[in-house]
Amino acid sequence: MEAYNHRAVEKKWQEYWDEHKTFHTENDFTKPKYYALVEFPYPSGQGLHVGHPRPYTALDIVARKRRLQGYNVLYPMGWDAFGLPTENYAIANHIHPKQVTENNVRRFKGQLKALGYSFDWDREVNTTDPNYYHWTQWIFLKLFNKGLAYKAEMPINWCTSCKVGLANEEVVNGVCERCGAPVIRKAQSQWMLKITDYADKLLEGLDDVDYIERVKVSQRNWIGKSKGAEVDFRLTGKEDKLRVYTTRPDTLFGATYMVMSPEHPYIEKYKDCIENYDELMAYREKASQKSDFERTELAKEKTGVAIRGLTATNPVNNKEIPIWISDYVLMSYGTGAIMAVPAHDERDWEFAKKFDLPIIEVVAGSDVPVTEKVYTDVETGTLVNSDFLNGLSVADAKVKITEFLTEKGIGNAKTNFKLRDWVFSRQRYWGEPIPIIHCDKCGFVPLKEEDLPLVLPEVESYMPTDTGESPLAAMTDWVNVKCPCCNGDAKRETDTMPQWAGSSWYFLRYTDPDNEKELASKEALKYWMPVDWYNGGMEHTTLHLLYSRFWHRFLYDEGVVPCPEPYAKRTSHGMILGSNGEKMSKSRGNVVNPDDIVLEYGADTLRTYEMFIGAFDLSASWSDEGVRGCRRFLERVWKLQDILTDGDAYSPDMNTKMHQTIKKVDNDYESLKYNTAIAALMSLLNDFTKKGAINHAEYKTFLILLNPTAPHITEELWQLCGFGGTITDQKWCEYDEEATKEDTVEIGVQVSGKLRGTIMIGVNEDKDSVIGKAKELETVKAVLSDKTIVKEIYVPGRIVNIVAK
RNA sequence: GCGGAUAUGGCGGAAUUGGCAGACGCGCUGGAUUUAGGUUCCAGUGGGCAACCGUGCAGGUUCAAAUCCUGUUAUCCGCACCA
Repeated sequence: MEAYNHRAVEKKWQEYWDEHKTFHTENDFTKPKYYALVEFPYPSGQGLHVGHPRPYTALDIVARKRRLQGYNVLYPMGWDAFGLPTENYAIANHIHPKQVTENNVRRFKGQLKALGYSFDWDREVNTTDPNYYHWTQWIFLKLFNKGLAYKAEMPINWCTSCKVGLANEEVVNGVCERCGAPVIRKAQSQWMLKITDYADKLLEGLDDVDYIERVKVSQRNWIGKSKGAEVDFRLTGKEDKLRVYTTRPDTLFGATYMVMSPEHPYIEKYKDCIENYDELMAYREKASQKSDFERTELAKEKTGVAIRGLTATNPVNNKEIPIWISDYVLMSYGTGAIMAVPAHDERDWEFAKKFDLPIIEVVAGSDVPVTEKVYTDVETGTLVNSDFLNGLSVADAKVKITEFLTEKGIGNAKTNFKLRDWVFSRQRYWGEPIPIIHCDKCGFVPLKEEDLPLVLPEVESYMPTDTGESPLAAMTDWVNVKCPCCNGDAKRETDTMPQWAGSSWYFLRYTDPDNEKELASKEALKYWMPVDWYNGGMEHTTLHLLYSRFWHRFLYDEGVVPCPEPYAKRTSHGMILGSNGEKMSKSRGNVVNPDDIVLEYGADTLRTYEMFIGAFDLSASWSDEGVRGCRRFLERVWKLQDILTDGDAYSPDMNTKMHQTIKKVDNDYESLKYNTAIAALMSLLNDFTKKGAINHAEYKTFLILLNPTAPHITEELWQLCGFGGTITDQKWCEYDEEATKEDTVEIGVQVSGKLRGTIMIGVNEDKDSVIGKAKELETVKAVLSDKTIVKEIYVPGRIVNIVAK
């Protein structure tokens, strides 16, 4: 027997699979389909990270298993290649981003091939390919034509270092997610997508999909649906009403003041009657200059200014109350103004305490006076000081007051969402051009479908500008065009789309990647969609995952795709940390390069190790010793050849264990428990080694079970042993439920809950016989000698417990 | 502050969901092979001399708890003035 040479074996089979197109997926719509998907990577300059193989291997296992089970499997890969790092690298090294992308993709692809993934490389997609972003632009036009894409002048998160507007999701603790520089607010005209129109649909859609619970919870929280009411307060002596949103309309009688956001338009409108207008302006100025970070920092200490000369009247009791401004009220949520009920809202209470405003109890139930401690409980309280609501529970009061408001025309029930519209433009070069033309006469004019794709022009300088304009703006030849409507002078939109655009629909393109007439054919979409299993990072839960659900749901409403939800099942993997338990980074010096591991130990070892490292959804620390352990396992699998004997059926002494292992591995591969699947195979291997023999039938089964995890070595062994054909042509192993059951089992014997020994019993042995055996144990006799038996418990096949006093 | 998760030997982690805690791997100890180191193979390995004690900590339910309940601590990850 030759030694296990992973380099030769892996090279041989990778070439074989390539040549024979083993994993090519046909659009054969007669077979049952399975669509397994992993998030396509951003091809960064650093190359593949050891974190990448974890999810890729997990779903490669699923894909390979499904093929053995007879499914037509789609397991594709591509490149999410637009984005800032590439552009920055291009600027720094004077190479065109397109070239940078090509280089990086080549490297990534080589690395992925070296890991032996069963991707169908004929379906590779690249978001920067005009044939691809043709359809990204096409979807944008659809959104635009439905009024879901609009341009708005609004304060955006502006990264002072990247010089680019960021989505809320890209701002982390007030600094840029990418570069860590402070983020300030800056007014800029931006393309926005109305994801808020889909808030309810995105929320409801979660009920029908199989996502891991924490993903659902995060998305629900992010969408942030809340139910309440809008109420109009009269501005004393004015025509206008000041409208507020509240989730506690039941506490309306307890409103003792109001607070408007510093940006509220009424401040301008009633400038003339406001006595301290300058003071308000000064406060607003100060608030707007705060970065998000400072705003968060200072969150604990409430600030604000009372408006002099403008008051409001509570519509239910006609009490006149003051109006304040404070930055704890956000213009972007609700109506930009609130009624403050300090007795029953924590923030209002704090504010009232600080500025010495009255606190009136309207919900009784606290054992401490509301002037001492805020009372926010909604379960047990009873309404007081509230006229016709007195005596009601909070829930009943909410209903009654809402009816009252509606009847009197001073308010209505209202649902709000935390979800904000999606800032969709970037002042950058390396992104999809937005296919819109600005015409002074006609406004925003969309390109015609037949003029797509709008190709990103070659540009000399892609340096970002301080003015906030895209580098494309300097390309006058490209920018100046004739209006498609009136043929007058017009200009192209020079902002580009964010990186999230291309990844919001890429899974559709895989079903029909070369289609030039549609984003994918109806037939292909109908057959392949939805994705059966999608695995990706938790960090994308409120970004990519939500955005792509939004686009998909929109395309469903437009009749483009056949199902409302794109992903039937979503799982998430944990991070791979450095051996010191910290996140891998150059500065920490704990980075492991997958190329080195593949070279030294082989792809099969790396794959096996990453699956064995621990629970799939938890983060795990790298361990070189652990890698060696997995390599040893594969070496021992290799050596089983030495003890191979004839035999087309499992040998009697191994039969039960074989069926048990098939069942275990089968179930574990399905439920993200790759670590215990491998442990089961290791345990089986130990049995064969101990026994000193494995027959053909047993080895075949062993190799098929291991194949999805370690595809190269199992192919090679299959061939070396002359089992016929290749292992990828075989059928997945079946197990017989009956055969997994033991005839005799060893069970524990407890006396009063303490383990005293074990006995061998037949699975069908009756209670008396089992208890009898248990009592014969010397250790049991010894403990029972001076006690009387109170109770005898036998759980069939599990345990005996003799309770004695 | 709110939400979510996690806590088990020297280490990574198992435990059929209430039924012999520590599967499997790493590491370690001893032995065999080897000129030696490495590799490989065999045996052992939660703590304690023992009775016993052991799943972050304190209670509780149960014949029986890592698992269920109550309280509590620590760590990690989201979100963060959303009215």
